[in-house]
Amino acid sequence: MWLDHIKYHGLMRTHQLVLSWIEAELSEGRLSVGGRLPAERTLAEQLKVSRTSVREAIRILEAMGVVRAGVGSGPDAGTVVISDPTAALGSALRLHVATQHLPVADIVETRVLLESWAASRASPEAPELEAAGSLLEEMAAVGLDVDEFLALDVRFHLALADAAGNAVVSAMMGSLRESIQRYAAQLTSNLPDWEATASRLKAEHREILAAIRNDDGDRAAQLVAAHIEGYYREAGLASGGTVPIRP
Amino acid sequence: MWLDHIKYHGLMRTHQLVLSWIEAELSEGRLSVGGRLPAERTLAEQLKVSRTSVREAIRILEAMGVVRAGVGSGPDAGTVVISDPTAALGSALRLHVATQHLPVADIVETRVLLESWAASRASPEAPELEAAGSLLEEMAAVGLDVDEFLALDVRFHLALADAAGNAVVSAMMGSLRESIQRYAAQLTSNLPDWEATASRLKAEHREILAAIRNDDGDRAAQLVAAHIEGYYREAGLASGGTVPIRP
DNA sequence: GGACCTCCTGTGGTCTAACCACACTGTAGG
DNA sequence: CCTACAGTGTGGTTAGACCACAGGAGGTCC
Repeated sequence: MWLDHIKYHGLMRTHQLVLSWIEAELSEGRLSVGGRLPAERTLAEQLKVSRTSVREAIRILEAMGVVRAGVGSGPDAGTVVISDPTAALGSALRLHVATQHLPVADIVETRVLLESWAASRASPEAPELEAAGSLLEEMAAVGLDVDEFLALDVRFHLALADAAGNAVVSAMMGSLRESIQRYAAQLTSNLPDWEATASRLKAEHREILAAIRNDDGDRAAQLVAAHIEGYYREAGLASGGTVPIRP
Repeated sequence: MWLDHIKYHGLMRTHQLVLSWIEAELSEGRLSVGGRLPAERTLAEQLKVSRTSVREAIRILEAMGVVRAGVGSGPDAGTVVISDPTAALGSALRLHVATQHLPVADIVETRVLLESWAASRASPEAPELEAAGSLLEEMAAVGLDVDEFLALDVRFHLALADAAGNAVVSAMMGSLRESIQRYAAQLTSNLPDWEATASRLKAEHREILAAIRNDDGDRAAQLVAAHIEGYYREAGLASGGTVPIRP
């Protein structure tokens, strides 16, 4: 049946054969989100490979955010297909940042690009804006520490990105944010006056949201770009870039 | 030493411990691109884990484009650190497209966004433009079949993306392109007259390159967007989107 | 009858130990 | 001097065993 023509896999390592099989099952629709892979031992027997190779393939899929493995029995057990592109892109970017082959400045620049676009494309009626508004109210509370504030900030920006309705852009935004999260947290220690910065950020957030709700995408994009670049500039990241859209 | 505080890894699977160790080595600069990981057996002994777990971690890093494993001995043997973000992002996106949770239309839209930006940001003096020019000459040759043409087309667009000098955007562009490559090839069969389309594409390529060389980023961005969207529209992909930059 | 407890089953997680194919390295032989 | 070949270290693969976990099917006790 399925993959006899790859049986002579002189060029293919065994776990890649398993990956091909699973990817084919996904493409053909025999497996879809929410579905379960056969048990590791079963799959190994079916594909005539060792359980080790099956496990290596599953590890990769797990790292890619395509499956989730759970022990025990019941609904959360077994290897079930999910879809979390952000996880995959995020850890990949984070690792490559660690190798220092992806400059943080490039990531920030890309973030500005994606977020500006999302802001200009977001529909004023997008339901995600409700969530964004609630987040702003939470951020207005007094007594938030830096980490709590930043966590809400991340969710606010992701909500705006989601409002544009492009799954790829949303996933990339999330992954960019994840990959530099640790970095961004460190930057706050460079700020001369956190309270002042936080107030300014909150005001800018409100302006951005208002612009989107007012269907003024161009202004929203400008505000977002200035918002992000201003923050990194204040925190001391030498931003080589300029405003990406409508300079 | 390195990670004794994670020794009680009740929450952490063994291969993740190995991943953490390697990521830390990368972050601290003790490992960098071109360097080699300890041999699998050695690493297993050092970290007090089984070789199986070490191998699972290495499989993940390999899938992420962070290392390359080679058998035998000599310069190409062993597990050596590389940096190929495109591979990781590409296979991740491809898999998620297979799960049908990433609409192809969103990928195309994102591609337009990234490429337009790259075209508007590309420096007229960028050395990548030389390569792009050479590719155009190759594409002008007669007797190219569809696949050869598309392969050159991919390289041309990637060269333009590289000319913007943002590693993250370049990697994302490459991965987007890879994830829908099969799809794009299928689309050509929808075209009423391939020769006519190819001629038009070549002419548009020349216009784009000329605009960049003439330091007219805005025009280059417009041309790129029209170029890509025109192709997919002609090939029958319902593009829900409009021009992203300067509509 | 109902609540509880125990064993059973199937899942992924980990480990050990062995073998293979490969590519270079050094040496012995021509 | 060159060739042929055994040696060595690498990742690739496999088999088999054991563990922890979580639910389900029974039983047992009140």
